[in-house]
Amino acid sequence: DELLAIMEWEKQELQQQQQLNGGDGGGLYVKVMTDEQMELLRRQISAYATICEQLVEMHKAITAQQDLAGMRLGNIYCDSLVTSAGHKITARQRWTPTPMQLQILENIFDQGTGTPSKQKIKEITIELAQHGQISETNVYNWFQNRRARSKRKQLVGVSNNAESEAETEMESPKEKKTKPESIQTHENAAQRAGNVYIQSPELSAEMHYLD
Amino acid sequence: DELLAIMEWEKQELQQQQQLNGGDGGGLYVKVMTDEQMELLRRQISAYATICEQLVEMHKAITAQQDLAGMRLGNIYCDSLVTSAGHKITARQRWTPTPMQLQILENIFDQGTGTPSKQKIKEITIELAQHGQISETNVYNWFQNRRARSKRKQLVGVSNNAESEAETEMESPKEKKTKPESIQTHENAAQRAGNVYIQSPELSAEMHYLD
DNA sequence: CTTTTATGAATGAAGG
DNA sequence: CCTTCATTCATAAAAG
Repeated sequence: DELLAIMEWEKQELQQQQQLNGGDGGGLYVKVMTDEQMELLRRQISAYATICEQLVEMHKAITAQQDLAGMRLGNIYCDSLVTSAGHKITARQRWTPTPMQLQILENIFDQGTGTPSKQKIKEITIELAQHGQISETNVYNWFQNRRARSKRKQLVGVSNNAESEAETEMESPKEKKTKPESIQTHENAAQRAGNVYIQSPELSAEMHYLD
Repeated sequence: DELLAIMEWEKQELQQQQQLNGGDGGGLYVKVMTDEQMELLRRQISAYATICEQLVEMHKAITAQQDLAGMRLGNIYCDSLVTSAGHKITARQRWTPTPMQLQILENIFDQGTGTPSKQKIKEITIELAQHGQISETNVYNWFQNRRARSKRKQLVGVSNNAESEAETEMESPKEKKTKPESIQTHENAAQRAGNVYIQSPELSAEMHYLD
């Protein structure tokens, strides 16, 4: 199957990608990729975008059919925060940015205008509110933390630049992390890569009636 | 429509990505990325994977509903494959203290000097570095976690009595009788959907007819 | 090999 | 702003 092959390839790419992130040989500021690796990455992401697009189209088509049949299911949505008994059910106590919110925030942050500025916070909050629950405090805190941690990261990078293990190259795609023997290779402190847990409340909302 | 919004965001992602890859000057053999760019990349890829997965789930559920209503769309339906082990996206490696390092850390911790203190962290790191790979961040995190978990253990000891009910958990932010084990295990399914996995077989199967 | 547990790391929020 | 805490996620290690 052609698509299956594509997906397999994507998995490989992802793992490779992680090795790049993970194999931080100490405190370097930069990662180095070959053109070929870059090209693979680009194609991988394009593939994902295409798949997402197709899936969305598919979904829309299907819901349209349901509409025609008068079987629209969207109304069954019910807020998961409240049960019929009236007491709270599992809800996140703390705000978690949705992927879209995060993207927007990062964009703003990268624009260098490191000025949170009371008024700007308000605007940003309004914009982000279109993509999920959020408050001005959340935005404010996010910028505070983002800056502080960005700064700290750089300082850490400086401190241990001298030591350097043999660069963790990634030539053998076949030999993957699943090998227990490779434990020794991850001696390098590699806490650089951030946790990624993406939540899509937008999608979750769509899917609530599925539970 | 929420899905439309998602797609917009995805396009943004792609454009950014191409900016990163972008300036293919032609002669260079390597590209250089900052850690931050790397992190962004990672997030984008994970986000794509998650969205794909969620879209597939959504589609599967909808198709199932249609089945129930006798409206099955024939060729669209794909028997859900036996969930072959989904591959995780995140493959970050993490530091593991050597027995020697652990011993030293525990000793310092038991000395009651609960204040890690920036300078002290440095010293400790230097000392521990003689017994294995380590960074200041590792030491910092270790003390943070050690303290937090030591604290939590004590609180758990107190709450032997009112254990029977499982519903009144989230109400008292102050008292925090947190039963660490049980809380996160009974989270609802929607939240677990935030985990980032690639389930390629399903995706491929569902996508088959789109070609 | 699969499931469970222990724990390193990430991060939203609060305090100063 | 910077530091600290609490909570949560993800994974190495242990248990089955």
